[in-house]
Parts: sequence; C-alpha cells; structure tokens
Amino acid sequence: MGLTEPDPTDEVLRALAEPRRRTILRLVAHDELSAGEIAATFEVSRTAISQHVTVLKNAGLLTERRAGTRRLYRARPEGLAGIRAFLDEMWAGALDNARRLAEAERGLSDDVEAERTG
Amino acid sequence: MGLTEPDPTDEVLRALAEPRRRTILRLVAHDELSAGEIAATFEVSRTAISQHVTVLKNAGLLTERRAGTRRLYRARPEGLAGIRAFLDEMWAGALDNARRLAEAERGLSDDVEAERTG
DNA sequence: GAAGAGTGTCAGTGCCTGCTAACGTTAGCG
DNA sequence: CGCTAACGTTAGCAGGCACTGACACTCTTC
Repeated sequence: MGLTEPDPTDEVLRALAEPRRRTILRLVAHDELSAGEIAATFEVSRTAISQHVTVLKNAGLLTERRAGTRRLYRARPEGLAGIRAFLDEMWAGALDNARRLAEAERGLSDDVEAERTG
Repeated sequence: MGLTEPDPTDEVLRALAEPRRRTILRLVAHDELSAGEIAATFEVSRTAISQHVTVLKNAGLLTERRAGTRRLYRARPEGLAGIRAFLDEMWAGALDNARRLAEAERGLSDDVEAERTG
C-alpha cells in the first residue's frame, strides 16, 4: 500500500492543462467517437492521441465502450465536479476577501474622517 | 508584432495545474499576504515561490500591491471566469450527449443486440 | 486458423518546467 | 552615502511530459 495517493483534482487539472486533451474532450462531449475518428482530427500520430485519451480516462474525464474492434469514447461530466468545487471555493474566498476590503475601507474612512474633522 | 498570442484559458489552466500554485491561490484568496509570508508557508526556497507567484500573476489570477519594500498579493476571481465558461460549455455538451444517448436507447435494440450477440 | 483492420503499449528522444544558488534592485534608516 | 531588509531575476540542472516508431493485442472474416 505504499502507493502515492493521487489527488483527483490534481490529476484532472493536469489533464486539462493540455490543449489537445481539451479539444478531445470537446469532441467527445458533443458526439461519441472512436479512437480513429478522434485521431483523424489531429495532425499528430495516433499514438500520441491514444496516450492523451489514456490520461483523460485515468483522470475520470472519459468513458470507454468497446464495440467490435473499435473503442468508443464519451465525455464524463461528473469528472469535472471536483474542479467546479475548487473554483467555487476560490471564488467564495475571493469574495470574502473583497468583503474584508470593503470593511477595511469603511474603518479606514473613519480614521480619515477623524483626521479631517479633528 | 509576431508575438504568439497566448490563449488565456490555456495559461490559466497550466497555472492551476501546479499543486503549490493552487495552495498559494487559496492563501491569498482568504487573506492578503506578502511574498515572504507566502514563502514561509512552504518548505521550498523563496525563489521557487516567487516564480510561482509570477506565473499566477501573468495568468491574471493574482494582483500585486507594493507597500514599502514588501509586495502584497491578493487573489483575482475574475481570472477564473474563462475556466468557468469552459467548464459550463463542457458540461452542457456532455448533457446534450446524455440526451442523445437517451434518445438512442429508445430505438437502439438493433445495435445493442448486434453488440451482445457478437 | 490465417489475414487484416482497429488500437493499446513500450522504448527512446527533445523540449518544457520546477528547483536551487548567486546576483541585481528598490525602499527605508542612520 | 553606506547598510540592511525584502524581493525579483538569471543561469544551470534534474525530472517530467509530449511525441514518434516499432511491436503486441483483440476482434472480425474467410
């Protein structure tokens, strides 16, 4: 059990950091496509695309379905839930920060006013 | 101007792909901190943290404010807007895909049988 | 079972990236 | 001006990642 526990959020974000992988995700979000159809979209070799697909699959962003000799891939929206939570947390934190700034400004204007009226 | 136009979404996602950078973002989302305070949180050198901060700043995820010799950093929630749009697009596409699947399931018996009996 | 189509996997290579150490820069103090 | 504090910046190095080419695997068809 000495395996380094992989952070799901980290794996998803690293998977999304690659432009080609995002393109693949867009492709299979709209339609279910085979590995060959996906690879035909790009100029790089099918090997590279296969590796990208593997990364996306390991990140939980893709679902594989075998049909004959072909393998069909489809986007998996649940895989993005963690990222969404992260973004919401960040946004809430930043808003909280903005609120603090607003309060600080109010307290600051008091001081300023004390100076001005004093 | 032969500069390669940098895709904002790509830059932001690559910035978020680093665990330490996400930690930094969490820190400055809750409080405004100086470079030294941020660096003190980590075990690595301040140089590394400074570089991470530069990446976050270039991605538009951070705001710098100079106060004396110190530089205070704060999260910038607007920088995440692009990512949110991307996620929403992905999610909508995947839901559209799910709808197609539901429709397909209704009239699908042929394909399923071909697959199962194959 | 042999052949062919459709894909995944492995080894190797070049680039990119995160890290450290040394140096340069700016602001405050005497 | 000389000195210190708080940073950013640069050069150099080690590890990781994306890519290619060759090989292996799995179904289908004959």
